[in-house]
Amino acid sequence: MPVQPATNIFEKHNHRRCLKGGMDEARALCQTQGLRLTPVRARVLEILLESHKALGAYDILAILDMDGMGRQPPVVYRALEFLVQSGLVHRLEKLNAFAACCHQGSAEGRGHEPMFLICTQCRQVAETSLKEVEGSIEKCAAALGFEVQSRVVELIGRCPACQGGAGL
Amino acid sequence: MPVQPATNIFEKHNHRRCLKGGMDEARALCQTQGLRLTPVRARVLEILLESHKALGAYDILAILDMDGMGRQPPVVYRALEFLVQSGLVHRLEKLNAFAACCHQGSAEGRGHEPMFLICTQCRQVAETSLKEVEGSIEKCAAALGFEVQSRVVELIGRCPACQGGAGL
DNA sequence: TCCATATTGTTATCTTATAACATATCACTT
DNA sequence: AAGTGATATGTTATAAGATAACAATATGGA
Repeated sequence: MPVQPATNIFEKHNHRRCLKGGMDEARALCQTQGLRLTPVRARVLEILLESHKALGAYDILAILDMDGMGRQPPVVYRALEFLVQSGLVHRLEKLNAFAACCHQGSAEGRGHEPMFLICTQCRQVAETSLKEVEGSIEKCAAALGFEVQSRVVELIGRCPACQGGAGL
Repeated sequence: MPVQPATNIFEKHNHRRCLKGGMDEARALCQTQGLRLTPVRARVLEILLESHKALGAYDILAILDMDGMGRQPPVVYRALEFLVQSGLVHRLEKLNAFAACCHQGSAEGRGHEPMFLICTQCRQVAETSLKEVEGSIEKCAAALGFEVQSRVVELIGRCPACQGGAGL
């Protein structure tokens, strides 16, 4: 699997590669980890990969319903739980929403804990490494004797494309 | 108003001072800003100041109800909105819950954007400055051309007191 | 084929949050 | 003191997000 630099999704990019690459990666991951990428799970991932936007569980469910793949909340929540646990999808706490992981094949692969940059206007979500921030975070935590298990870092603002127009 | 160092709430401390100091500060703030600390607002703040724990809106509402101060969700949500906007209370995105700001009189006063340390076991929430982390955060954002409007930084883990016992 | 396990279908319910509108209170002017 | 506009509260209803529980089915290995 070729290792490529992380895509800056705010720049013009070959989005087909995000979609295809994401699906290929998911299949490969499930293969090696003995996980099952069932039709519903694959479709949910695909829906999320189709844009870099954060989607709510019920938005996804509506699409599944149109596809005839289920209309009850547990259908989508179970698929999302699987995808989040495998690192293929991330949960955005600030939005109560989900976005596909777009770091396939990059140096910061799955299992990483990213920082998110969330555009309030277009809802696009970029993902970047927490590595550079992590040191100072751990230092603060250590100073208080706190044992860090996981981190939520989400920046709310405007992406380059949305900065021109009217403010939100 | 005396400026005192920020309290480490994970250490033994004079909690009465947190409560009294918090209320005094709130009254002073509202005085100078022309805001109204009405009975419901004051009571919600007091409920949150009584511990350093994160409480859900409906937890708070149940207490208000026992006090005979209202039983409908908008009562508590409106009070919380006011308190969050004035910087007296913070919202914890990861928990969909709220905690009183405990930086009264400290150098990093109100209006700051803190980092939160949330204990999964006892639900206590400590607050510390984002100052030291902010630089590296802004750098990442700038590299992507992203305009940051606000930040969510929440560390999930175990506070010193909860580290001894069984893991969660 | 049979079994244990993992997955999906379905119903019901729970938690969190807000819209909308009526009523009351406050703070200021006359 | 009465009027007035803005702010705050009371109340009903409902939206939005999430999960518990159990029945039915599919899957992969013995």
